[in-house]
Amino acid sequence: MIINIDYTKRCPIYEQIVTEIEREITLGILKPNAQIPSVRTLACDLGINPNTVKKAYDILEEKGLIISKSTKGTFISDDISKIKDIKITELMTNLNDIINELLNYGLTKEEIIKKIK
Amino acid sequence: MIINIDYTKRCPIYEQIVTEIEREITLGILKPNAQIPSVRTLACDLGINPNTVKKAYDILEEKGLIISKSTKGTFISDDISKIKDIKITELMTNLNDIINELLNYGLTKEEIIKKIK
DNA sequence: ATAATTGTATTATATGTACTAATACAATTA
DNA sequence: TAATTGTATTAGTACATATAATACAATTAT
Repeated sequence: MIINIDYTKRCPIYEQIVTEIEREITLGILKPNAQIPSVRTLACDLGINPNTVKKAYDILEEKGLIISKSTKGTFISDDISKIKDIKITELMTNLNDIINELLNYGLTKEEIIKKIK
Repeated sequence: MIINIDYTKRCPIYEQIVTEIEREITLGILKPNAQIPSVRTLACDLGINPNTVKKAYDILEEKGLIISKSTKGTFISDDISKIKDIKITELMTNLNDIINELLNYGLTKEEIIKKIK
């Protein structure tokens, strides 16, 4: 698993890890029950501290997206059905906000749609 | 000038002030050469420290959007022509990113446009 | 003339978040 | 037996943010 950490972002590393793994799950890159790198391995690959990876994994487990098994490893949950809808809803909300702001600036719906194409 | 500070946001207070004043300028609410509240007044109104307002004003002055005159007050710049285009370009970039992500999730261009309407 | 207001500036302090460092333990696997 | 796993703890560092408490000079209002 290769995650590009962007140190210039305000977004903390552990959150970038969460977002990327969520993304790979929803896009089907990471499949249910698949094993993901151990805390130490990923930390080493990314050149960061294991605690930082552990924090990301804790959040993902809290969300029900991964399951950590002692001495076994960490795995994608077997039920990831909800996450995709949640993600799309999030994106649609952001889309809405931006479009409303563009409308405030005087652009018309047609102009926006034209630029999307 | 009423600015709603959202303390739950990751975005710092001074940046929320910058964003809101930029917004009011581009939307024509704050007009060129208009006087805006003093550092102390705004700080008092918002219930925050004057230094925080000062920081926001410094950034806005650095951007050329406001001008601070010693012992006189702080005023909107007389030339604010560029800022609107900059803001719209920013929004269009964000719009693009979100749409690309939605396309990744399997939505079609037509579905997205339909939801916009 | 006096008091209040303006922008400006400085120093010190507090706080929260992020991240790292250095370990340690128990259980499983090679 | 050695290596790997998740888990956990404690301590420390670094940074950004925000506040507190002042101070100064110039202008404005009373």
